[in-house]
Amino acid sequence: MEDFYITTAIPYVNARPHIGFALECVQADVIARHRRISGERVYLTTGTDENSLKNVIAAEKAGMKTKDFCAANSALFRELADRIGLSYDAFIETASDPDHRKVAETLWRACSKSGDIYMKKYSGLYCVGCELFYKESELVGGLCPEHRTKPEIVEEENYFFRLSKYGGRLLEALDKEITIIPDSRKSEITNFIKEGLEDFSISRSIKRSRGWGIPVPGDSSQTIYVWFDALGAYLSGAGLPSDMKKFNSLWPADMHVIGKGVVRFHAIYWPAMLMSAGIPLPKSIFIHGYVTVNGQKMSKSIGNVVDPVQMLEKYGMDPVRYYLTRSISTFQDGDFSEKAVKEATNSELVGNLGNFVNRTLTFISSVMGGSVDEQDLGEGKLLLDEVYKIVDEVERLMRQGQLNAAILRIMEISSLGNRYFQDNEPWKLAKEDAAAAKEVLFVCANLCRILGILIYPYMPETSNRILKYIGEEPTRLSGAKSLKKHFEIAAPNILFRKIE
RNA sequence: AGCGGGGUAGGGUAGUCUGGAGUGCCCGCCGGGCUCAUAACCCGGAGAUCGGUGGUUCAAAUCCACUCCCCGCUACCA
Repeated sequence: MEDFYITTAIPYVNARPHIGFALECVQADVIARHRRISGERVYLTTGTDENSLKNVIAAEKAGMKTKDFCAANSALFRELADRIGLSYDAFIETASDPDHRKVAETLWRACSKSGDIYMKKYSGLYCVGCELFYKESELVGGLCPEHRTKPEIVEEENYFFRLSKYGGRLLEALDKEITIIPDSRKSEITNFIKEGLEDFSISRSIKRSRGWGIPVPGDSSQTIYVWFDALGAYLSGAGLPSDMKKFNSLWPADMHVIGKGVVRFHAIYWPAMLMSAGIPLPKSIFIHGYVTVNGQKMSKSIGNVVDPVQMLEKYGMDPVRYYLTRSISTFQDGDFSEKAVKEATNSELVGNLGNFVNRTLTFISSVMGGSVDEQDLGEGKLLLDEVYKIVDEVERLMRQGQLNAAILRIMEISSLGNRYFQDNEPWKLAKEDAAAAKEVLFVCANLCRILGILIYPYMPETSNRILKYIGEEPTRLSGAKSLKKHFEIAAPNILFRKIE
């Protein structure tokens, strides 16, 4: 059996999770579940990024110890992952996971051994009040945005990673080893590399990091820069270093699912670090867009931050998962609004999918005596052939990561079913031509079964319910194109409730 | 400023690489049908100078040039 190792990014925990991470969870999970029902052995890692100075500051503001603050917020991310149905196998909290700390140290030592880590003086604009370095672009009128004071130029010695050495090898790797999904992002990355890479700082003084984070091996006056340690979570999630058997079967990762804002770290820094450490490179990087809210960028100052857990409570897991994959384009930015969630749920889940399944199963249970058997197929055969083509098309789209296009195609099956049901009027046939009515319902029951299988990655709860109603065994994608010959059906409950 | 992405009916998208009647999908709107089904489903319709200008071509949403608007990244910041 083939292993498929997939990761989400690990968000940092200075605030509550927002709808953007929910999108990432759903996308990664749809891919993971699709692979699972394709017969692959899937392993999914997620977690939280905690060793950041920003967390120290946020904790201070909240009047908490950094450690407690991270643990509390991390629990919120875990809650979101659970509630949205993310089927993860490992959840790495970078501040408290002992394996993770070892991985960060190992990675450091390996890069150091390759001669890629060296000390360099760095000078920057430092605000004494914040105890932070600022970039010129972050200042407001040349002043610290927080304290309204002029920052001073301060010099500090840090460790640097010799990124400049890896430009050529990175370009080669992006050409041969690492698939960037979607393809359009690849040119963005290669252009950046071609412009020339500079070495980057991978440590902070203890003073600047306020003692939070993982100490540099062999130099307790410095802390490992958060990115250098965070990316290692993909390794620790796979079992490094405590379970090498697992690690060797999982690594290299098959796919990192990330947001467009962190492309550089994943597509440039990370592969370079791995090359330096002599570790194989991830096979693909899947890059999604950002979620806007009512057309606006999410921001605390606008006050439009959407709490995904609240949305899940209000609308349910599957409708939220459906909306995030159906209405938000997979690779571009997309908009979230409750109005749109409501419309998509009512017209597509209730009106199209839910209604088709319901009218079919209800009809079989109330008019056909609760069962239907294989029939000689006339026109129904044509419909099934058309649907089988869609099944193939969906599989092709899923393999390409076109999650949005695939769910649209899946929903077409339900539309076709509704039209077929309507055109053939089995409620009339039942009185005039029992065999013809049986054929129609036999076809529709099989369409329900195909739908139940195909929607599994997107809406696992609904999928399980449909398959249970029709007495189908656990989901296997390979069974989607064969007919189930006999159905025993009890009166079903409706799949989706209308949102008023 | 540089690099990248986007601008297609009221909203959202596909189509652009490999030009060929504005062709499709989802929602919304208007009209009709049907009644098995959650006022659901089915059919029909209105609605677009395909951001703008200029060019190549028998033919441009699609190719080329210029231009306007939106978004992201620009490195020690997740």
